[in-house]
Amino acid sequence: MSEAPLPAIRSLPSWLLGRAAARGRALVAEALAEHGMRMWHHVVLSAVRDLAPVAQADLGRSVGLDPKDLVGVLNDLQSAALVVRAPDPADRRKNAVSLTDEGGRLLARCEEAARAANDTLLAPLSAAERDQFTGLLIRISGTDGS
Amino acid sequence: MSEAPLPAIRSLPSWLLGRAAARGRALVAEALAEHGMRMWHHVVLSAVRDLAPVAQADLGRSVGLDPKDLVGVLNDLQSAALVVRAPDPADRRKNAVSLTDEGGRLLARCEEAARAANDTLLAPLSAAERDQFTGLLIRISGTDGS
DNA sequence: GCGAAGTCGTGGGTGAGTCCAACGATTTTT
DNA sequence: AAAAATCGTTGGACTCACCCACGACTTCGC
Repeated sequence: MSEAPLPAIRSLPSWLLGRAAARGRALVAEALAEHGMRMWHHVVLSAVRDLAPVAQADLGRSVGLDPKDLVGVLNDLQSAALVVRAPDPADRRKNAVSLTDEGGRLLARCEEAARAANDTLLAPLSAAERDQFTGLLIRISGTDGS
Repeated sequence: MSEAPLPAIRSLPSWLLGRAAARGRALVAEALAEHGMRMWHHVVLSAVRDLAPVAQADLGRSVGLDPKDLVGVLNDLQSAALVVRAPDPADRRKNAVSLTDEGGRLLARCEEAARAANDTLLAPLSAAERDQFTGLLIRISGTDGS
């Protein structure tokens, strides 16, 4: 009693991509939830570490997040003492966002959790296939560094 | 003038998958919009063709769509004279959904549009790489035809 | 026959996620 | 000094997916 005879739409890369992305998102979200974090919290926290003291606007642009939503994420992160917002003395419009020690430690745990989730996601593939797949994915996602 | 040196998160398959899926979804949605269709409309229309006269509940289960949302989609499709809902004589609880000639013609055009959008999505890849990528994707998405 | 239980189609409502418009405060430009 | 631009923030609109409840109908048990 197999399912429907594989409708045409489900073999389209766009459909498969959606399914695989949903699976990956669910796995990562679940892994991060164990540390009380959500997707954007992790992304923003990671970007804060990489970009040192950074203004919110630059932060939002670099991760592709709406400034509106960034406010909420930073409020949560600051409430948890993971980041600090200090007024920039050079430009008092800006809020210089920095990472706290606690934020760095939690970020490390989250990165490990995200890495494990990705391993689960790619479990059906061999090591060589994973590299291959990631390479193809980079070219398709439009996230090349050019 | 490249971006930041590729923060760690953006090289994770889950992130790339999300980006690629978003790109694919946008391309397909744009292609379908030119025919006045949206994602689920296309999916449902295709499923109706494959499953012949089918009850709405079965239809919803086979495409993984909430019955509630299916009502709206079918209303739109019926308003456009693409499908017809006829009461099933054998079980008058059911609405036997069937495809009209007009629905079949539009579906063909939508499938062509979706195929073209997928070609655009996979444009950076060679033909061999596309097959390879699709194969890997099937194993990851968990949508194997078993 | 006749009522209880289950299914089908439909409506309403909730919650998360994304995006756009606008405002006060502050800086830069003219 | 006046005008334009930028920053952080707030509000609201919109989509999408999920769950609950109701009437209509069929099937099962008496």
